[in-house]
Amino acid sequence: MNRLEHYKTINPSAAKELQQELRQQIKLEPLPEPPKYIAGADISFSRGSDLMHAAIIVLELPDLTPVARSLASDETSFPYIPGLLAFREMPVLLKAWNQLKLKSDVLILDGHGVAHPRRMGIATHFGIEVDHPTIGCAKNILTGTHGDLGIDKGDKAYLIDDDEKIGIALRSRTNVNPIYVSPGYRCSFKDTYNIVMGALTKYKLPKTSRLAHQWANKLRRGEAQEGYVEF
DNA sequence: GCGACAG
DNA sequence: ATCTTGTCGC
Repeated sequence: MNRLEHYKTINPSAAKELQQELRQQIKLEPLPEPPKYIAGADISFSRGSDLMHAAIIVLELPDLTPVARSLASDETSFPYIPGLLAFREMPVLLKAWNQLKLKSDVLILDGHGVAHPRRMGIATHFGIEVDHPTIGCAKNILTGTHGDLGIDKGDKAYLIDDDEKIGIALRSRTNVNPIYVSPGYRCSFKDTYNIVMGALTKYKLPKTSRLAHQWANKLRRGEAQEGYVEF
């Protein structure tokens, strides 16, 4: 049984053990060079359905111009359990990733990176799985606390858990609640902040997340087809 | 035991 | 995440 199939049959208890093992492989280092391409990944599904729809969209820097997309659908067999999101969404994400021809320099996923009870959020887990730089971008905190941060776009406060820096509460838009970003794999905190800042436009979420969300929804509603396309 | 809890 | 319309505030 390969690793992907393992994720579909694993139980919550074993999933936690696997996270503790994979934790040893976490590497948070600066990107080798300034990124030219960044990508965003997101999932969409209908209430009560196990059919998951994934979208990965690639943008070119510094203008954030869309250059490619990969859409894929797949059945999930793992329920949503806080802390074990990767086991539910990884299979369909890997399917979309594998058919992606133009791999970006870094991938931003919806959810956390190391800002996780065992430092193994979906962005970290996915990064280790495909050995590619990743960043986690979440709308809510899973674990950790942070102090006050200014109200202006770009203001930040570190997310702390058990006296450890695990992420950044980031004001992505003036006067709007912060988003929570954290390194996933092979990416530093500084790169995480700079890359997400560079992906922000006039909205709360980075353009990568917004477009991936839109395309995943189009796929779910039958307004787009599975497959890889370059613009 | 109680409350918290990515998507 | 998804189900859903209008509405309050910067």
